[in-house]
Amino acid sequence: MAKASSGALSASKVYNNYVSVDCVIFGFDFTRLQVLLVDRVMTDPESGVVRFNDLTLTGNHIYEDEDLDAAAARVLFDLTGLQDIYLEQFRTFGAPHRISKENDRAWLRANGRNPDQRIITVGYYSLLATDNVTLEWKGRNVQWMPVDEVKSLAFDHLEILEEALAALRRKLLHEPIGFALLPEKFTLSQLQRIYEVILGVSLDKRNFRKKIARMKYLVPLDEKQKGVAHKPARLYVFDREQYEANKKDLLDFAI
Amino acid sequence: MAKASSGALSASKVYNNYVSVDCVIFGFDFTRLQVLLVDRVMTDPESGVVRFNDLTLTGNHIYEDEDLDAAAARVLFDLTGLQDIYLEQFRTFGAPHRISKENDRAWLRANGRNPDQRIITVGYYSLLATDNVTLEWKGRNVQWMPVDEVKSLAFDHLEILEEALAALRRKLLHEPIGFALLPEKFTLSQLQRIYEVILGVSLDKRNFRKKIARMKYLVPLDEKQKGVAHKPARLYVFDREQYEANKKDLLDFAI
DNA sequence: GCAAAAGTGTTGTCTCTACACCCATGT
DNA sequence: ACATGGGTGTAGAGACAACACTTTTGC
Repeated sequence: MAKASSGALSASKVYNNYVSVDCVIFGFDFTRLQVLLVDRVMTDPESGVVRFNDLTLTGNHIYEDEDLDAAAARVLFDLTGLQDIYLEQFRTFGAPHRISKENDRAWLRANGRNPDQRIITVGYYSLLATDNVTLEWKGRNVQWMPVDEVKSLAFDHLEILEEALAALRRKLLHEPIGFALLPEKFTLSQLQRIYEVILGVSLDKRNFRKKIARMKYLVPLDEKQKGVAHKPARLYVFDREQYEANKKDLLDFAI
Repeated sequence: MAKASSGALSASKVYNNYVSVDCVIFGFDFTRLQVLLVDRVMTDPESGVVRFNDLTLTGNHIYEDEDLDAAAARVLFDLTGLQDIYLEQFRTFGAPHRISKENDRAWLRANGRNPDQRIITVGYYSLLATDNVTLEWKGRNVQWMPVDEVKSLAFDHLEILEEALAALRRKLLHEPIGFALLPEKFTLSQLQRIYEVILGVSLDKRNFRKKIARMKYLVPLDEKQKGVAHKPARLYVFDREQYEANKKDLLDFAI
């Protein structure tokens, strides 16, 4: 009994060496779409000279006794201390030679991993209000970077980021998920900017607001912004129950 | 050199024991949505008595030197002899105890696999014109079954089927993929039935045709059905180039 | 000639687009 | 007072929903 129990416990802390999750964490600073990246600095163990210094997504191997979604949530929790964050599995990456660049191989060796071991990684993206994050992860520095300024990343993480962004766009077109990037109470201009920035379009303010007015799950509050150097905007909340109840039999299908 | 080469060759035939792909193959008989299932019959090795007889999806482990998409395409090719089939990765399943039912464990043992080995499976769905398939796979009998008659499957394949169906519905709502279930030349009624059957709705014939008329990538031919006991319908083809060229900056987003 | 599915138009309602000015606040 | 973003209405065009009858073929 005790043995089985301790066995289970230890199994839950054994990494599965063949499968990992990677989390593309998006944030929004009311101006641009940001992604959370982690510094990867490799110093020569003898001379202490920096061999390279680049950026990665956040990710980790799964535990043997852990579900995929749970592994992604764990990575997020380690990073932010937050739970119940919006998280979406969007694609799994398993090219046989995903990891082939010499820097990546050296990094794995330095971290006690076999660079020839093939790893399949399950990609998740996550939406976060950017002010929620303490910027540290496993002793490595963490930073927000505007998505459109990311030109290269370690491993195949640039490809993963691009796929995540495509998945986010598809999702945003058809489901109300932009709220996850905003504080609980938000203004309509903030919401509009989310659509404009992520979809890369510009929208008419009046038409946007007419559309909002039709969505009963976007509830105006008797409350306004404070401390802004212009007419303060009304605040709104997203009413998930309303949404779930009234989300119509969406049949505006596009042949 | 020779050694490396032979090493690479043999690597390409070594299974990765930790990751598999499962293919949910949909077909359409002009009436209902069908899914391709494989008989799983287990007989007692000594007495020859049938211990159970149920159904699975098609799937296989990936080869060590094979991409995920390639593995799914290979499963499809083994089954149908066809290449370039519509194939879409929709989700990866990795619950720690995906495989726990005694029948499933016995089946794995009988096939030389360790039922305690955790396997992550990458789910694909595929669309096929049903008349294209020779019904045999690895010596096991293969059959089409209407999706709404599938009540149970081996392993967690029922869950995988349900997720695939949900993904197919989402996709069909927003992108023109129904054609993959039809012969190259099809009638508008056939196309309409695809939407009705998969989305579970009923559509107005006239309104549907008006919508078609707006889609320039649905090209009417000067050709009609033959051998039908009613007014023969005009045939249409899907023009992918037209579609790719004119697919508008789809901005009918739904907040 | 009959059964079976093909094919076709109109109307009212709703949604989309384009467009310009005044308002409330902080500095 | 001025700079900044908040907030509002209208009109024309296109899409959507509801609805019934005639046509062409095989048998």
